[in-house]
Amino acid sequence: MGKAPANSTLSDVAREANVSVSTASRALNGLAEKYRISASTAQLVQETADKLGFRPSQVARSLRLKRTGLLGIVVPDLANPFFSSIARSVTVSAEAEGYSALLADSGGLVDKERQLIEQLTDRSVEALVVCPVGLEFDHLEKIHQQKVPLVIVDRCKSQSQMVQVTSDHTTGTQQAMQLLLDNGHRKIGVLQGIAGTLPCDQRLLGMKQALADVGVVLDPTLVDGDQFTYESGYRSARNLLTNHPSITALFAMSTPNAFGAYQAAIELGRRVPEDLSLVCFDDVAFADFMQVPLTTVAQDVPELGRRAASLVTQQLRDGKAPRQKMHTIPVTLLQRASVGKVSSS
Amino acid sequence: MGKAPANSTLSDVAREANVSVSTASRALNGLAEKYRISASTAQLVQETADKLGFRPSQVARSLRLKRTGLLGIVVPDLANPFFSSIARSVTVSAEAEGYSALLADSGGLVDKERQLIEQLTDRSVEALVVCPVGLEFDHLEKIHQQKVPLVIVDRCKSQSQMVQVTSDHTTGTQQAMQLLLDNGHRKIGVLQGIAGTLPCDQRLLGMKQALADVGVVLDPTLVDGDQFTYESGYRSARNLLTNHPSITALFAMSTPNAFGAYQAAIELGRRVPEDLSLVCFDDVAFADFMQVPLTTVAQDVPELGRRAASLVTQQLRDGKAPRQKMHTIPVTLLQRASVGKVSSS
DNA sequence: CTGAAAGCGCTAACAA
DNA sequence: TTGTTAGCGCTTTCAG
Repeated sequence: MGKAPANSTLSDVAREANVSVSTASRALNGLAEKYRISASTAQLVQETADKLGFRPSQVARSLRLKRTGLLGIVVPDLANPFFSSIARSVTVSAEAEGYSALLADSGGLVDKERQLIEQLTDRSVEALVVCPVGLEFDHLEKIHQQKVPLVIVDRCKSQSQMVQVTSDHTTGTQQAMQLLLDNGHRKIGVLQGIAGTLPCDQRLLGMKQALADVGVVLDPTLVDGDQFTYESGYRSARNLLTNHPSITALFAMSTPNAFGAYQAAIELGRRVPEDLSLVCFDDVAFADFMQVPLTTVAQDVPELGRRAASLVTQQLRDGKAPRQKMHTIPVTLLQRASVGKVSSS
Repeated sequence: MGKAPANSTLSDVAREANVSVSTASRALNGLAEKYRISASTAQLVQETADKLGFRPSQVARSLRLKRTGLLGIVVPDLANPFFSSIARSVTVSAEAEGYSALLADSGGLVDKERQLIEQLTDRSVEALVVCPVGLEFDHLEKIHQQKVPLVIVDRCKSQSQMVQVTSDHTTGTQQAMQLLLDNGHRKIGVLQGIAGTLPCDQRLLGMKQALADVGVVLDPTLVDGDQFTYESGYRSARNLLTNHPSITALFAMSTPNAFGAYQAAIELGRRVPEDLSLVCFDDVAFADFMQVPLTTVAQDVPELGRRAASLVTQQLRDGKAPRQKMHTIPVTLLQRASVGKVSSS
């Protein structure tokens, strides 16, 4: 006892057991049968390995086998529950398949994202799951062409052959709009996240369609915001409510956006839902305990993660990309208290 | 265009540039000066490397240099904002120091944790940050003795020479208790997390001390719960409130615990804070928008992460453990609306 | 049934 | 100023 067991190598084991490294390797890799190694030798090797606390170097193994057992994950913000939940799903199921997860946080910066992905591929990850910033995809298309299994989550690219999974933004938004329309709302402000990303675009699209059905065209000046953050929500809500006091409802594209909007509404003396209705895309934890429980279009975050995970592990096993490229996960309209009828006054 | 550039190796570059691999290696590693490689050769090598899209194999590099540039992180639940926030801090600053983060989720299982740590060391991580399950530390002490830089976060081990960082649970709890005592509360129930973990123990201790100061001894039957989850909070609150109806305040050890308690209180017809006060350790996001904004002992989660990150990167640079082993991060009592005076009826 | 030897891609003595 | 060579620790032909 007491000595820190200096990591012993396979050749240490071999020497100690008086066998060759090849025999040691085979015995320890369960190939005793196949190579008809005598039971006694096999056991001797095993025992000396245990005695020396031998742990094979995965680095050496990776080099030799050209298999690292590494999976790369990139998200824009690990502190955001949406992304950490996805990261978790992928990490856990990668783990279950014998892979380890290399995780990187791009901070929402495309350049950083590009750089991180490069680093990950330099480390020979066998597959990648990325929640991209969502405005540029060249680097991702490149990975895809290099035949590295890749799954894009959330901010997808339309018209691409990459494997992607995201929520059904269009339908979800249409449901939310229908609810607002049914409650008499016609002048609806939009607090958008990063314009140009697919979730943003599709939600805007869903909105336009729902509005068109009742003969309303979406006024572009009613759309504001540029981030999925609290601050962006707060700012754009203030803008909209100030410049267009007749707005009766706000559609927020993220939970933080919605909270920012709520704060702005309070400051401007608007009660929710009496004076202003509020709906938000992406559910909020413990919504029932809110002052005004938010009506939301809840994304099935666990399912997004599971799907991404299963798509990537499947590719790892099969070695080929799945038939279906775009995977759209259903969302659910959760009616709570933040939507009210438009006052007939 | 069009061809997938089959990963070229250093010897490919060397051959293409008509130099030896060593020259190529040196030129590409910025050692041209040192080895007095002619500017023309150096440039030629660089150009051919670019032309071939050469990317050095980090696996081979790791094996040769015995430096992987890998940092391991283990948390019990990445979907929990507390841990994902810490994971983020560590990941980002590891990244800034040129390291990549291998992240693993133990699911709160000690055996899994043990196994994951083994996997990570097999991959030759150069340092480890772990948020342990917190009940067993043998495997962590072993790592520590093997001189692998290791930082424990949150559920620390008392009386250990390992480098650890956690909140000031005792003082925080005392502050919370003082507030409750000042409001006339004497019969206070505790919804605890995983009993036996340092956060739990120290909070209980802080509570005992605060109570002792006013001549009250903590009734052990007023302590219930076994997880930091919503369900545990709900269950134990129901138990306590049912078996001890005269309880006037509840101290929850986590945000989910607190929400569970709140739900239980509502179901049992107790209004917060009129009929029941509620304090919780660990802050809740957007607390101001809650029905009853929770009074909390807010942990400085970003600082926990930053400290862990800086402790680990520092060890990576210095090669030796810091003088100070236990790092205690101050907490802040945030008085909101969930604590009221005990009714004199 | 077991061993010798090549080699994964890279770096760093040691030579020239 | 550049090249030759050994070797990091492992697996796997190929030879007995």
